[in-house]
Amino acid sequence: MATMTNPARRRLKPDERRAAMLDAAGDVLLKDGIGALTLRHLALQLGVAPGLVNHYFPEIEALVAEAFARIAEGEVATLFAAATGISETVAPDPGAPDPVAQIARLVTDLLDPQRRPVSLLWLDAWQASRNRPRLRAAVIAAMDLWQDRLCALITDGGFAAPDPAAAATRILALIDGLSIQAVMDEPGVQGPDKTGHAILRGMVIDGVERELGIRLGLV
Amino acid sequence: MATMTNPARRRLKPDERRAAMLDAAGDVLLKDGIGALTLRHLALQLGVAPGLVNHYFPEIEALVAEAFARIAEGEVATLFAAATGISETVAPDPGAPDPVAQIARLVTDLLDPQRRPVSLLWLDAWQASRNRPRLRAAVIAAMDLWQDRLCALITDGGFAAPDPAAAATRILALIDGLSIQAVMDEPGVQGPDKTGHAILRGMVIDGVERELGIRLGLV
DNA sequence: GCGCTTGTTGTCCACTTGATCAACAGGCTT
DNA sequence: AAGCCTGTTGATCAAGTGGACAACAAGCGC
Repeated sequence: MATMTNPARRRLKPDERRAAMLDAAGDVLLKDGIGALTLRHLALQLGVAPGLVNHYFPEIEALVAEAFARIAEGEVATLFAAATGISETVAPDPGAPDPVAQIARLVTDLLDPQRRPVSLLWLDAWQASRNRPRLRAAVIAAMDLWQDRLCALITDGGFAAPDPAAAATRILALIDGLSIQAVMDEPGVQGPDKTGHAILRGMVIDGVERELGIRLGLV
Repeated sequence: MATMTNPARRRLKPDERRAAMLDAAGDVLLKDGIGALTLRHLALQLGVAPGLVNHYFPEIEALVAEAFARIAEGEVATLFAAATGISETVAPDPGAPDPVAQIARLVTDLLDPQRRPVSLLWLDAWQASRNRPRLRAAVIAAMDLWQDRLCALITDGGFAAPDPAAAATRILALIDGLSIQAVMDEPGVQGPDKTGHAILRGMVIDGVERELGIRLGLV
């Protein structure tokens, strides 16, 4: 529904069209992966001629990189906003949950099964960025963003982590690694689903608690 | 040139040719990734007509899956043999290195920068297996193999891990996640190389020690 | 209202992929 | 040494890719 074939092929302003393309590209990325983000596929989704995509994005790679960056940065913003409380107020009032609750919320949201498409996209991006410099730059930037934000959360929280940056890196690595296992285990309905959601969740929680020297109040 | 008639274009027996193809396919996988394992590329490497590859592997996917399985299983066998085999350290009893040394050796080998191509292949395989059932099966089997072997090592070692299986999963996830960061950070010469080999190594060691309640004698 | 800028179209190109197949020839059997 | 089984060839197919292009037309300024 984000991109229904436009029966009335309007003539949009450049930035409108460009934005529409980025939106559609994001949908394609999350739904079908980087490999499916082709000129014709995107044009079809937009109800538009293939050449038009090329007109706005002379190089497909730029489109991929930009669409990925959009999704990744949006995710970071959303998740950290939810964890730290929507208000950006500097005052430590009711608006600011206690540090442990912030971490707990962040971990909970990160492990939400609905985030699965994003995990798949990350996996896709890591691999595809091998041969695509612009995408690689976007991926590295997004990873650094995650690292910085989480590190700040840990530092500000005053946890008993000797090296907040290293703790953040390890936590993210743990989540990434376990997400891969979850991704691999899921769609194949064969097997006992060894790394089901609950177990995966428990593992991340254990790791985080061990890393930060706290007890998250999570089940 | 393209098919410079192999000076020695011998006529091999079916199983010889098949084995040669799997070997060459493995080389391609480690050197250029799954995406480079095409009929023509492989045929060129072998000095053989493209159709011949298709003759032995009617579906390319089967070739990919089999070549990957070969590499992955070979790696597991090699690394665990080195870890549990005749001790190269100062362990007094030749036949059985002490458990901590086994883990230390395994971790050391796993973090060897020379293993980088294998990390890239794994990353590639995780992503590519999304649309390739046979490769997916091989990947899952290899992951299970890693899990089982490491879990056995932990269990037999009698470490203070409440849940050996979970500990193994978390350790592998940590290594995978950190390997991804290493892979992403390396080739781009920009930046201060935040997750350089030494730092990465330290993080894995810390994580393993925390997971198993031991001190590896590693620097 | 007309005219022109420019968003948009649809087709075309060169290239790569996996796969097929008749024809060729290597080398073991007789 | 002859003959045949079969490993091997190389041309060819259809599909799909990113990219380039002249021509069309929508909508704004005059």
